[in-house]
Amino acid sequence: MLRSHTCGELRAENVGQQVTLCGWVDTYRDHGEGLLFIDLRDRYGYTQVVASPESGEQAQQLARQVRSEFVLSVTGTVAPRPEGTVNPKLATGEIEVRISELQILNECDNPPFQPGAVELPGEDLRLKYRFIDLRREEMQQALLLRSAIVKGMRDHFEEHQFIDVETPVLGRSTPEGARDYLVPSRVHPGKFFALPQSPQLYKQILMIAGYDRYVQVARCFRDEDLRADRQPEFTQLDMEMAFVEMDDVMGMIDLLVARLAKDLLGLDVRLPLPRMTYDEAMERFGHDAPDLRFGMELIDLTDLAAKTEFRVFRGVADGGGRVRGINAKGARDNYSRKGIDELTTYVQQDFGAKGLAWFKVEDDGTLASPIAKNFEDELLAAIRDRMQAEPGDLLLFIADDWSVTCKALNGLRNRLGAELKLYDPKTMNFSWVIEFPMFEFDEETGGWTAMHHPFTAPRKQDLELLETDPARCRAQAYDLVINGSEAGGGTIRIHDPQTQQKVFDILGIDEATAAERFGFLMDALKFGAPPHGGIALGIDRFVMLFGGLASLRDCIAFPKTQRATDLMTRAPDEVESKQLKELSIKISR
RNA sequence: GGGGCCGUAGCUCAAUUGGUUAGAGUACCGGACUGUCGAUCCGGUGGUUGCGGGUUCGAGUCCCGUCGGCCUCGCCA
Repeated sequence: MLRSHTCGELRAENVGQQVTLCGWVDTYRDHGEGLLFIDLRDRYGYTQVVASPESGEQAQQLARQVRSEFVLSVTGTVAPRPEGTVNPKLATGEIEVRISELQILNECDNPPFQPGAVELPGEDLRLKYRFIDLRREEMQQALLLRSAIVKGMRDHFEEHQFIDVETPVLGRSTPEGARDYLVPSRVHPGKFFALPQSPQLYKQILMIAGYDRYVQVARCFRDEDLRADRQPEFTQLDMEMAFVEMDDVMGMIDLLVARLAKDLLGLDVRLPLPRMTYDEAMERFGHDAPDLRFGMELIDLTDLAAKTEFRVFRGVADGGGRVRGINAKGARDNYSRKGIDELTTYVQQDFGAKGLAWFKVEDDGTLASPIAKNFEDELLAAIRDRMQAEPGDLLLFIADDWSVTCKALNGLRNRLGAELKLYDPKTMNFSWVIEFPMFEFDEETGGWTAMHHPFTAPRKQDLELLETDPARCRAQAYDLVINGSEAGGGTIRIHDPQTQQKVFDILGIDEATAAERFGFLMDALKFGAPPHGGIALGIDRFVMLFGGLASLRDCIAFPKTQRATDLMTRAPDEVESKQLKELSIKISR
């Protein structure tokens, strides 16, 4: 070892010891011929090392050459800091190391930015020079948290007799779901592997093979556009259990969530985690992953709207749409006319709403708005009543088809929740959303698509609905929601070929197509498939939510930009024509 | 594919209504300094205002295009 201690380790009780530290120069303060201070940094902390005339001519000479981010080895004696110079900001602030020998292990070009800088540089620079960015304390904390979360997950599942099994990265492309990342096969010209969107089918096969508790930290790939919380390459804690029902899987995750919350955040989480049906979530919050850290629930006014002469409301109500709103308590004076205009533009541009109707509740209780004159007094009173409006409130309404009212009001609710600081950003809220619909109607094709995936089991009491009314058929599916983010999702799977075929029928996948694409699964289901189900948790999102981070990029050591490139390695890039030739690939553009 | 924000010194930012020599802090280079810890003080280097075109007597500023970063809708079972 080139060092005896780390830079975060030394305390008053080490005074007098001779030590050797290695690390990077965080800052240095040169007092000329006399004193020179260096804050030496490694991932454990900072230690002030001091060069003085007692350090000897050679060490002093070298110390004077030191610059930001040089890599040093410092040998010296641990000394108490003189009276009045203790630095309470440092864990090691009571001591310093008096240099007797100093080695410059490596120099550093003038860095594009400094890890300790007060102002964070642009994200493009951080990504290009990720090796410097990762030296920053915040990044180290995030990666440490990530490591702790993964360890907690692994420990939990190991304690419950789960077996870690690796599944292939090179697999078969399936046209359902997200766009696949494809890998050309050299051996089979014109044929392609696909990188897994998740190990879904493999883990079902493992259940059928009798490995009744499987777990894996699995890398997944989806070639879709990025968001702050979506990377093309991400990591799931993937698990599957045999001989279980929904409650068993959710119970297993409940325990894990409580464990992680306790160990990493010191939070006591009450179990079981609260559950809400999909229908309730959509009705009360307009979203299947509602942020339950604050109220401001959606309130339906469609029945009242049907009675008004106001054409916008009346037309929507008569046309089968919905009029719903939210009451931003006490927010009347937070939004000027211009502020409301911005909200209007927001719901129009982002969610396709036709407009935003609003009322300000005046001090005398009257509802003030440009559209107020279109409403009869009794109706205004009814609205006020329904919205539980009080002086100072701001009422916002969307009149549109059901889907738009959901999206727009969910958007408004989340935006106002943040802008009005309706919750403490440190609070954590865990819950389940259950009973998702089995199918969604696809306007484009005029057929049904699987809401989760085609292997999801319907609720037992809904089996008949498969044939009579697929729209009302609910799935044995469950999403884990943390602070309004989908942090994981799972289902009980279909384990008999008959039900599986019925679902394929509804999805318009005929027997031949099913055999072609998932023949191996259809076969496996015929060879003794146990009832089984599981879940996948988004590890990156867990880190983001537990760490209170704004972007998934801050939870991943080497993330992609919004345009799915790596600024450090400059991937993706063109390849040599020889490589393409071997793969029988021609680029057409 | 659509909407929005941004791009000026190595970095973070400023620059009046379009106006003459594009500034500051920091980093870097040189010097001073024996208790600093965002050290301080003195001096200095550093600019294709992302790139290309246009309007104008004159463009960092206005217009068009393009590249890049971010947010977002669509998309992501």
